[in-house]
Amino acid sequence: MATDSPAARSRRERPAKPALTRAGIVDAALTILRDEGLSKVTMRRIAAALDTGPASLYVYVRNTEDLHAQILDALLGPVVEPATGPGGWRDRTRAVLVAYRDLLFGYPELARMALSTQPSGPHYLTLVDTLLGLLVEGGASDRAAAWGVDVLLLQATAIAAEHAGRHTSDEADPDLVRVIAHADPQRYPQVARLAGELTSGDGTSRSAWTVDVLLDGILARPE
Amino acid sequence: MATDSPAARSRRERPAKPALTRAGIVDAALTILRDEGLSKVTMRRIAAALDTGPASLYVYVRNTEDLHAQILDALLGPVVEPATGPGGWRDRTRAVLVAYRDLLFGYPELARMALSTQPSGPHYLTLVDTLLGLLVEGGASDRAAAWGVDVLLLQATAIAAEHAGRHTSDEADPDLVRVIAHADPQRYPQVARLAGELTSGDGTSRSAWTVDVLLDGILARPE
DNA sequence: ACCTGAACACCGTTCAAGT
DNA sequence: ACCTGAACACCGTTCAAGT
Repeated sequence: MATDSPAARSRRERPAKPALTRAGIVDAALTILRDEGLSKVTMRRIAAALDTGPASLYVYVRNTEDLHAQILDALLGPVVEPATGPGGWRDRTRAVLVAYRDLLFGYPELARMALSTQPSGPHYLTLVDTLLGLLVEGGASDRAAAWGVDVLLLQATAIAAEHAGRHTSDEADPDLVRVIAHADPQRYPQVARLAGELTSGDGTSRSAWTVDVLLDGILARPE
Repeated sequence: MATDSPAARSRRERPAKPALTRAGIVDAALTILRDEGLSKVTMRRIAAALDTGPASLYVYVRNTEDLHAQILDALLGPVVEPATGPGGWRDRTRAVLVAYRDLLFGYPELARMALSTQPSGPHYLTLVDTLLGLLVEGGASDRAAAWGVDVLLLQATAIAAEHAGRHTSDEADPDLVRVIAHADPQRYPQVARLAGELTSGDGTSRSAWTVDVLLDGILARPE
């Protein structure tokens, strides 16, 4: 029996073929991101998932950078939720930054992208607005709050970006640990002496240490 | 006259054909980096410059990541020079960090790379050793010096990485400035109120501000 | 051991031609 | 206006075959 039209067959095999819209494209991209990582979120791969050719996407998306920016902002929604939770401004600030960092840890390749493409979507603006409010509540000057939010977000993004290619563990890079452990005490006296401290601590305690360094420094700035 | 062997002709046309060694490959890569940017530093492009095929490079270089790490360390040599200059520890620390940041500003794509591939070459170790010495001289605890060096270098690297794709100017991203200027005061009250501060300052003054925030924070950490 | 041609399995983007 | 096939100009890496 050859009564099936190609369209009917396609409908049965892909019952939920997403619409070819900007939102549909971002949705398809998010699915591929979750399943296969950012390196597979390519124009050609998305087009294949949407059952079309790569050229079709350019009606809705300017280029790959534009697409990646859309993806990040779509994921950024829940990050500000801890800001309305319990605790003082400092605890809530820490919680928002941890949520942001944890999101990027889940998609470390997005963190690298966020460094090269300045985010400016609605969810990102909400995140900036929330952190500004928290720093001002904590007593920061307007300038310290404005510049400080930048530094705090950059630090969190960079830490996540660092873990993009590497090990999934929370420990220090084993390659670096080896190099530090074998550093020549003549050439690198401080590295040799402080080898233990240099590789001490897990990601969580170092992150917490860094956030406290930054918050104290920001609040201490004179107007 | 067809007395020229291909080898003789090639010798005349490319009198300084670099040797096919690890160092020769890195040299060729550095030339392409300076002239055409990191995106053109590809296995195929380097192979062409060395008058061979891409497969030949794999005798000396494990993969692209390995090659990029070699390139960065080769550039890192002069960065520590300000450490032996005049001034107190804080001035010299600032000068080393500025030299490191300026190098990466010149090759911002290398900064992005340094985030995904932890550097561990001899010049990088010298840089770490130097900064450790300076922080200890400034009175930091062993732990604060060790963890602090990491944060200082990460911050400088991230700032440089941010400027990779974007504008070459020292000002804020014009796209972001526009978005902030038009932010809805109902949805984003803090962003609207602090729009001026958010986009104030050039890269240099923000960097200096950030380094001071970090140095003060690092020195203030309890043991 | 070192070097290479050719192939494999991909990319982003453009554009003329269709609907 | 939207969509597409086909092409252009590339990638990294592998591998069998040569020297």
